[in-house]
Amino acid sequence: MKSFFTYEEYLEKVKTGVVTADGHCPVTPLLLMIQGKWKTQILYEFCIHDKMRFGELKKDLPDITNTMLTKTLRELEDDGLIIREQFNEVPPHVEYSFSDMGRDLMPIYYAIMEWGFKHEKDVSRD
Amino acid sequence: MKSFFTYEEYLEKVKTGVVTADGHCPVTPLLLMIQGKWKTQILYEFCIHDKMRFGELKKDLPDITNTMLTKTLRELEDDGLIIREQFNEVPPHVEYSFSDMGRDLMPIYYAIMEWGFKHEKDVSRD
DNA sequence: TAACATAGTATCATATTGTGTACTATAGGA
DNA sequence: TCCTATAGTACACAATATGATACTATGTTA
Repeated sequence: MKSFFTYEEYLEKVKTGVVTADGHCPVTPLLLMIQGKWKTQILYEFCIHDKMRFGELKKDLPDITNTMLTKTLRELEDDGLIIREQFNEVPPHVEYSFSDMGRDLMPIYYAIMEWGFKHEKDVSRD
Repeated sequence: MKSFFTYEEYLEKVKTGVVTADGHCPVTPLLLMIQGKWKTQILYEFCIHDKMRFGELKKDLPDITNTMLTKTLRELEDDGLIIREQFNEVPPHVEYSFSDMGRDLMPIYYAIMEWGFKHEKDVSRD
């Protein structure tokens, strides 16, 4: 993955006001998208599996309700992170998968995992 | 930053059940820590500034209330991401800064920024 | 004595999220 | 005709997160 800016360049832009914390922040939009009880768990499923059906997701996340699974999938779709494909066969079914934009989240998950493994011992939450 | 596992190794562990999505997930604990309206905005401040006082944070985040600033700082402190140092001078003041664990979030922010810059045009949220 | 600067608390109200339960729609097969 | 499998929807309620407003505590300086 090629970066458009180095981190140092980015900080320079912040200091000089070209990128402001309250203006076009490159961090906030995504963090809004992945906010919510089930968002990251569902996205994580797409890191592991290529395509997932509604029922498969329910099986992997046994505690999620229909309501929340539907709502979360719709939001992820509206934000452009996943794609919904409907197959009008018998019985009809639906397949969800990462969009290109969603797949680009994987380096972020990877960075989070590195952090997670490094600080496993120090973390009180689970 | 050196990684303990490659992403491929990690996926292998998931497949073989050594790391399970519902067991010790290396992603979820952190995502719980940075969940909430103000968390990432405050952590972002510590990416840019070494030490911050209560009042300085309030000035940079004009819309945050005392209640939420206090609550969020306490949670970040309890989770071990930031450190609170109290100075009993006149007038007494307090300095907040990243812990080592908190500073290690910067590569994650960097990964998110890369995503943000790459998909700036495709993102409807702001 | 009262005002200033620091960093908060306390209390209640509102807004946002999440849950539980029951229900819908489709078409083929027993 | 009713059961199966798919993938949901509808609606009321509960829980959690956030906001608004006013107040506290400390020692120094005017």
